[in-house]
Amino acid sequence: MSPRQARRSTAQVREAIVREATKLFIERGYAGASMNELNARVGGSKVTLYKQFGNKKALFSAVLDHVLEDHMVQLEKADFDAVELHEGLEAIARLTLSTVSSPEAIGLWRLLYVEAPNSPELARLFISRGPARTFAGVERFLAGQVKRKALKCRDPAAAAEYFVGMLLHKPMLLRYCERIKPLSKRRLNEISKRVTADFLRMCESL
Amino acid sequence: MSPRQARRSTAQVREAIVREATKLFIERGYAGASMNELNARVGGSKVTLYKQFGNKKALFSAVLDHVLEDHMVQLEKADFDAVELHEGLEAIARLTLSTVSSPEAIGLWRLLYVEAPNSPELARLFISRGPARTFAGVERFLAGQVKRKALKCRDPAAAAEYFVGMLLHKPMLLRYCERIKPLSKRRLNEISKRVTADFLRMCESL
DNA sequence: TGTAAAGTGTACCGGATGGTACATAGTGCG
DNA sequence: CGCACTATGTACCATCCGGTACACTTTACA
Repeated sequence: MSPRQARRSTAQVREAIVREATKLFIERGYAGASMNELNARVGGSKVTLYKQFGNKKALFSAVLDHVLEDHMVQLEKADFDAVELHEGLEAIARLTLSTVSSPEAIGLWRLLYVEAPNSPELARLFISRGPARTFAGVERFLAGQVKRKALKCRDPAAAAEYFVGMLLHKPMLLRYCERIKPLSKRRLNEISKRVTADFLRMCESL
Repeated sequence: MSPRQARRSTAQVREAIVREATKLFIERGYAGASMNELNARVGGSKVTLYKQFGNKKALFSAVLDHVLEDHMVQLEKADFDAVELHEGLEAIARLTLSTVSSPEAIGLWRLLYVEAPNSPELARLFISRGPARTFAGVERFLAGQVKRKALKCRDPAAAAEYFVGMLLHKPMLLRYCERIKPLSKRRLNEISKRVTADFLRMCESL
């Protein structure tokens, strides 16, 4: 009948909602995530929830906007150009593989796969903010190394595509479909090292 | 009040249900597919539906069993060992890429991505019946070519993994997340040709 | 201090969902 | 034929869904 809890500011509420909604969407998928349960987890009133976001779809979009932001930043701010070829590429591999293996990323991919047919614009946003930047980053790095004659490679764009494919395809398959624990740092390092070495050896002929 | 339609045999009914359920699940995902709508599409009685499959989850599993069967058969029955290296690998590439691009495959992957967290056993089944066989097939082919000295390659398993990654990673990304029309045969051929050629050139150094 | 805006709590809506009861009608087999 | 089986049609259940109405309370700010 009467509000028993202390009030939270609008910003606090919004943040709490987005945070909890992210977890819930990732846990249950879009259709499986119930606004009632979200409200129960966030606390407060369902009215607030709807005042802030309007409806479920808008909330989903807000979640996407929020989560996408953080992930690629470190990849782009890192100054890989300054370092040596092998070491730099290996670092990129580690970063990419670890990003893609994170629970958040997995949840997002899963979400996108589900929602893409209904919301192509969200899917396009996701690709351009995520994977496309990965490809571009690798290509930029490789092109830089070619320019400084550390690498011979006629087509850095294709090479980048191949590298990412060699690195991610199977691990993503296993990690996303099987219910496997996150890659240990040890294993992650191993894979990155192996693929980088193999790729560079192979790349000479490309 | 009274049954107006002609009766169908149990087998016919089961088949019709599975067929329609497959389409519906692919269209709408697991949660989005409604048993009521399925019943409406199949015709007949909801009671029959539940008599045959028990509940929604069991029906889903039946659908999976049924659809998985057809896809890999042609890959395995093809006798790639008999043909020349470049030509054979290119054929495998075409077949794999086209399989993976088919609407059915896409629907299944999407489905699996969604259901994997709730049903790890389904996910494991899917992987072992699908992608794992692709990897194994490529590896077998490469190993055969190594044995007949048509190819130098120290680690056919790794090479197979790399080849599939190079071939599928980006196309699948685009095709699954964006809402893109199926690859034209022309484009499909192009990609297969390019990747196969690049891979073989690179593979010499592996 | 007063007023507008926003958070809280609760009760509720229409509708869709997965699943069932029950009565009816064809079918296969002895 | 007669009997067991099973598909059909329909009506229905409890539950949960996304979303809203309403009354109340706390804050921000003029």
